[in-house]
Amino acid sequence: MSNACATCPVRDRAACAVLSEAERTTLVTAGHTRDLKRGETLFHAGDEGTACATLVSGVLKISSVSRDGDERILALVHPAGFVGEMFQPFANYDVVALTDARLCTFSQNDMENAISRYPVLAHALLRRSQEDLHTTRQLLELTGKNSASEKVSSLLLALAQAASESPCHPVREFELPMTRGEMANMLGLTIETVSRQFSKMEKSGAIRRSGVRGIEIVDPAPLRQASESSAASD
Amino acid sequence: MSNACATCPVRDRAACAVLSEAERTTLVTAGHTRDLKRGETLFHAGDEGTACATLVSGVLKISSVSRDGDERILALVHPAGFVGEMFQPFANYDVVALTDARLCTFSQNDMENAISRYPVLAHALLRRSQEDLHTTRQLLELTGKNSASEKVSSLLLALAQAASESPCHPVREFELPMTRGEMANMLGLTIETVSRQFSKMEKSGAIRRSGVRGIEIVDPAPLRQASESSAASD
DNA sequence: CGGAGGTTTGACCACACTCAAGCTGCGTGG
DNA sequence: CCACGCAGCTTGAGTGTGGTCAAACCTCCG
Repeated sequence: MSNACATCPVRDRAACAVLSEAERTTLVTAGHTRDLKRGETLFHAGDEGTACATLVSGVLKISSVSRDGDERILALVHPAGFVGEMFQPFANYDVVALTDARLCTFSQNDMENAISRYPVLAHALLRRSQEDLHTTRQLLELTGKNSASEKVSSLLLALAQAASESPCHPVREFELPMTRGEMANMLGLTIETVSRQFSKMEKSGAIRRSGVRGIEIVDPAPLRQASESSAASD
Repeated sequence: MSNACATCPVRDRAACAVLSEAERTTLVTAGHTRDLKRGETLFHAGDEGTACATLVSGVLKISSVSRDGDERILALVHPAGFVGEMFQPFANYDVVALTDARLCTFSQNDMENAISRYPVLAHALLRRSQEDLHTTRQLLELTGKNSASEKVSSLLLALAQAASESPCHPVREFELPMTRGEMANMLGLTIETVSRQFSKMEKSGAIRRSGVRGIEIVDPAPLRQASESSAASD
């Protein structure tokens, strides 16, 4: 609530970066900072008048559950990402923290007002929405017609990329933000298949595992090759 | 170029519907009406500075081709829909007419200008973009973890819906706008599997086929049931 | 009438799913 | 501090759905 913008790690990349200092301050007085622990839910599918938010740190998942109870992960959200269905009266999806996370939240109303007041903000959100659409399409492409090893390789590279601060090069060693089951749900596979792929990749020397979530990418080449054609989502 | 808006069949549903009569006329002088024959390409992946367009009539597909040459259909576009990656210097996807189609096209520049001049237009496009994101996610959900019969049933119902003018009830009898191969590419199946599903559905009495693209939905119940949980794209 | 693109159908096969058992790592409580 | 328990992970064996390959059939058009 106090002006956290000054030290905000995503101040240059988030949607609000297009606003002037004064405008941003005005906007922030309408919003709240919120902290989530791993596993905590931000929005629940079916909720009425959900808010929206910019992710400051951590990783979120956007998912839906079919009536037979299994979850489908539709997207990941990384810092500077924006979540919230601003024009929907009811939320369509669950949004849950995969890691401890911090966000900057706004009510639908406040956001609508801000959009009307600052056209440049609408512009920025439009741009971001198109990017989200693009990454969703990439995931659609990936899950459509590829083998299990292609899917897992792509996801692994995408996660390595996301774990890195620099936008270009993936980090060599990192912690997976998700369980095997979540990776499976995201890729349209089963837990067992994902697990087997990891074992295979370790046996072939492409990766090394430390603990169950620690990953070191020893040789990216076979992964890149396996992921041919398209990298996984954001 | 002359004011076609007066008789435009999507004048109330397209993005430009939020503009005043005068504003709309101004915008249209920047744009061009364009007619496409079935199979004709609007944008080609990799093209520089592609335009964008509102679809007036017909059906388009948005797709990408992996380097091994097979196409993946990522979305369908129906009348009043908007296509074009306004912020991308190069097009990411192919956009091709599935049926004869008519569009209202604008250059990236003209569109950028219009967005700046008419904030309400940016707002409308943002809304539409979020809807596109939603339908893409529905398709992602569908193709993720469902059986072939669920996929084909869902697509069939979605196409019946789209073929109808009324937003609520699907039409009983219609022409498929796409080939078996295109349906397969969209659902992540093969031509043969799609074909087998159609045969099965006809044998069970749920549908009747006339010619190869004519479909009559005799009994929607088993289709709805098979499509459990989520309907296919737009 | 002939050809081509698209569709249907069949036989076979493989990849990923299912079911089942055992293991690892971690947190809790005695 | 160790024992226990539980959630998540790994590994194996067997099965089934949808893919592959191949041939025949429509149907539309020149």
